[in-house]
Amino acid sequence: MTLSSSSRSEPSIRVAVSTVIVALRRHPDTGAPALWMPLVRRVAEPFEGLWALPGGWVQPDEGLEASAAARLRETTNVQPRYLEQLYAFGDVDRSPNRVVSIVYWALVHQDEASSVPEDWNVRWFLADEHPPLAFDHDRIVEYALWRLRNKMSYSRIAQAFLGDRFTLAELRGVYEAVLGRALDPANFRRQVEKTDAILPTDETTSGDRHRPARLYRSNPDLAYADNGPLQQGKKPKNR
Amino acid sequence: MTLSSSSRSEPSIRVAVSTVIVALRRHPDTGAPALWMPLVRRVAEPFEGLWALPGGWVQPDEGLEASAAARLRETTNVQPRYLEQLYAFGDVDRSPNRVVSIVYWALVHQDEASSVPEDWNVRWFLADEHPPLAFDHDRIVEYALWRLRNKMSYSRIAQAFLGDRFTLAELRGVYEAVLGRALDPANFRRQVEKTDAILPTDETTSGDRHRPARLYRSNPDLAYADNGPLQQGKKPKNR
DNA sequence: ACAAAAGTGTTCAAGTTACACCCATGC
DNA sequence: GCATGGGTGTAACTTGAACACTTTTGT
Repeated sequence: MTLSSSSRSEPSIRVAVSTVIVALRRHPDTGAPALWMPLVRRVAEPFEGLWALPGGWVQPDEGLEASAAARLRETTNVQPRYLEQLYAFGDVDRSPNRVVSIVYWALVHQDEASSVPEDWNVRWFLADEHPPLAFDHDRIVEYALWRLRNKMSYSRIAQAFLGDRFTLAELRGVYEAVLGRALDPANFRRQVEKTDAILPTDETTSGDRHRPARLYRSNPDLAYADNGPLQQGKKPKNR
Repeated sequence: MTLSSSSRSEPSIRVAVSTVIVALRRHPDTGAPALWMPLVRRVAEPFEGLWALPGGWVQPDEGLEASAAARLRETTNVQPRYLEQLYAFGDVDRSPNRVVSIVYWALVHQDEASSVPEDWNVRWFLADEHPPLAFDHDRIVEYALWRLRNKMSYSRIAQAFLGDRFTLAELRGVYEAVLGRALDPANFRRQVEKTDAILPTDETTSGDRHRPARLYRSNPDLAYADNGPLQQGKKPKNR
């Protein structure tokens, strides 16, 4: 079988999946929400001992996205709220032996983030302060963060960081953490309220020493974002 | 070598590249610029006789983008002005035998388009009126066109359709063909002129029976668009 | 002179930003 | 009461769409 009139041979190549996992947790110094990602330590050559993105090999009976989700569960025990293909890397010299890597990026919320078993092999790092990584993973992480920050402004993915119920201040905190700047609470409120991205509940917060805030939930009829050519069901919408 | 702590085996998979090639040519009925794409006829099972995207197998010593460019030259004899990775498709059931396809999309300009040898195996089709394609290529084409239309509004890729020198009316024609609606000439002029995306030359058109138009050229310091995590040299800019 | 496309000027509506101000709660 | 964040109102500014108008060529 050929895909075209090309007369070349049909060589096989090892195909891997890796995932840039991002979650929101408090910054150790400031206490404000910040981006974190779990990395795994390499236990074999090449780059033995260095930190790298979690991943593994694509099995013959697995689709790419299913494979990414499976390797993710096996290595870091998270089930992502949002999963999107980032890019396929396949330069000949990116590894000593030729590998094609299909890289995904995933968002998980805070509860999920704590299910990652922190041990010698897996550890969470501040996204902006991670150690030098194996292979070309530094560049991959940089690209994933660029895509995340970009997609924040025209999608609802911020909600994938949060739990079932959240206040507008919490949602705003996500935007501020990812975009790296403060947003006007008044204008932010109006912008998200005029869309149907989130729905108000009749619940409010309490216990803080100020006025209670209304709790909202994600509109279940809308996808967090357009995550590729598949999944034609839900249509994305701004914030 | 493993990319993670996964203990699975390291199976190999056949990896293909395909490319959605798009060029601008006159519509046979209206005469206005329209989107065309070359397709190749399959000469073997499966889907023998159906039209499909040009492509071929990734060789062990080829990077992915290099492979796409090479298969493109071999099958359709075009050298693209713009080449960007679209998506990696790898569902188990998208072909009778398991294949991972790295799909690219390319823009070529009109002169280049005419270098494609039109014969029984290769033919140009209007992008919106192509015949049913082999494999999942219908969906891939649809996604590529969506990405093209989307990227028109925040990048300069329209210029990749044009030659060395062009008028603002020609550039506007590209936008109108891709977006499918007329644009105000006055507002269009101001929007592109306030960026440094194009540079005026001191040449003008002549011979038409109306006022001559200034000729412009692409700013060579700017990339047409951000085409992925690689190529960090040129920075993209609006229009 | 006339037609047609190039190119300029102006107005109006919509959206964004900045910021003043009131509200509801815990202490 | 007072501090604090929740929530509302509004004026200034920016952006973009719509469209009237002038300019320059070929016939």
